[in-house]
Amino acid sequence: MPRDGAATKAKILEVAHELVLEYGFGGMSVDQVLTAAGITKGAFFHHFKSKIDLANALLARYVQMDDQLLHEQMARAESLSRDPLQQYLIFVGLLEEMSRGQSEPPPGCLIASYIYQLELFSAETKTAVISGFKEWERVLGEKLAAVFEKYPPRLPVSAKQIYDNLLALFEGGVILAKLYDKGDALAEQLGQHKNYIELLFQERD
Amino acid sequence: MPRDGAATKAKILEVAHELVLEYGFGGMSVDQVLTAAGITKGAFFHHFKSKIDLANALLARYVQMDDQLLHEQMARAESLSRDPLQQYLIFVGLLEEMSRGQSEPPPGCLIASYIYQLELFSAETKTAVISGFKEWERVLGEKLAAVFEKYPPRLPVSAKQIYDNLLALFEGGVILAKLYDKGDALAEQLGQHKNYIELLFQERD
DNA sequence: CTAAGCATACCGACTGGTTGGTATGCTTAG
DNA sequence: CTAAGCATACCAACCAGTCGGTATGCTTAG
Repeated sequence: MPRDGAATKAKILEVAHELVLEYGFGGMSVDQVLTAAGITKGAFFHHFKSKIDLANALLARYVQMDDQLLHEQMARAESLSRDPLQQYLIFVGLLEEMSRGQSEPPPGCLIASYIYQLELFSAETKTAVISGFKEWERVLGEKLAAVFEKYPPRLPVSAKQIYDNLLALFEGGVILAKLYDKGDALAEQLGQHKNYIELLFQERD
Repeated sequence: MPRDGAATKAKILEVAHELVLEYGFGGMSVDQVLTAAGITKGAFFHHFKSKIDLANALLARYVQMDDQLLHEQMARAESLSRDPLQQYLIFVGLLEEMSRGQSEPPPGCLIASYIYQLELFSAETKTAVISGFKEWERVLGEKLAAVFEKYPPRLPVSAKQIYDNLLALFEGGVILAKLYDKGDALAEQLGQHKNYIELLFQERD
């Protein structure tokens, strides 16, 4: 057994992430993490100075992976069309494609999980939760501003409302996927968002 | 001090409901409930045989209140128009009206909270969580079926997808309201759903 | 009317197990 | 040798739940 601290830490984060989505942070014990990761108390507290420290690390990891997904898929979308509206629709379509038909891993948003147990956390963690989607807001806000400049919406809506619509459908779609135990539920709602955007910016005939 | 067991039980349910939305069920201790309700262990375990029993009672209470809201507002909507599409839009509008500008009590859906800690619960509780929206699905499914019979949608969507869209926007909107600490976020997304429905069933000119 | 009998409502000390966290020392790679 | 990585043993605080007991008020027999 080689001694690779980074691998152990990664393993802890991986299993803890799943456990938080199943039991909630408050309902998950450190001992559960130890068992699932196949390690002992010593190893855990060598890598994390407290359970709260684990919570922060999990959140930071999640936000980072999430932002990476955003940038990757937006870059793909931008290379597939020159029109901002099409880029936005392709971006949402790529997210839809990714989430369709996948039941593994069981879905869940760490930020939503934390939001429903916010009082367990310290002020800094709360702040991190609240600003977890900042990058999405920035990138999609800019993209939608470009859309609005080029196309007039058929109803009076703001870019912020549309971004929030995507975000809400994402969070709600995840909950539906868990409720129905059917990964497609999220993809379906991303599809509805695409429908809405299409209808909203469709030219009148 | 009069002896009113029902009042004590109601008080426990009320404060426990709030605590669950703030700490999560697993992160909330019975002692916290005792303090918040101003009672003692004896009183609590007189009314609930276990903490899990409280979880079930909270869920049953929530679903019942939720169903009542559904029936009340749908009855209002049905008395305000004869057209199924208008009834549906009015219904959503009434929900929007109710949620706008209210920051008290802090928002939250007990079903969403439970879904994010599902493994804490027994099989029966899980079943109750999953079927928590059954009545909404039935009532809105019927209403939307009537809409589809009368109006052709401009895009190929199903009644189930539309009902899920409302549900997802509700759950997502609640999460946004918590994230932004702004009660209007939910109302705004219900407004977007109305927009979507309007555009979807609008006659071509 | 009255008092015995009893059920409901509640109190708070207590218990055994679990919690997050610590102290200490062994192992192993460099 | 050194230090990072990790295991074991342990601790105090807290957890859900129990239990013996008390207070209150309703029912009913005399």
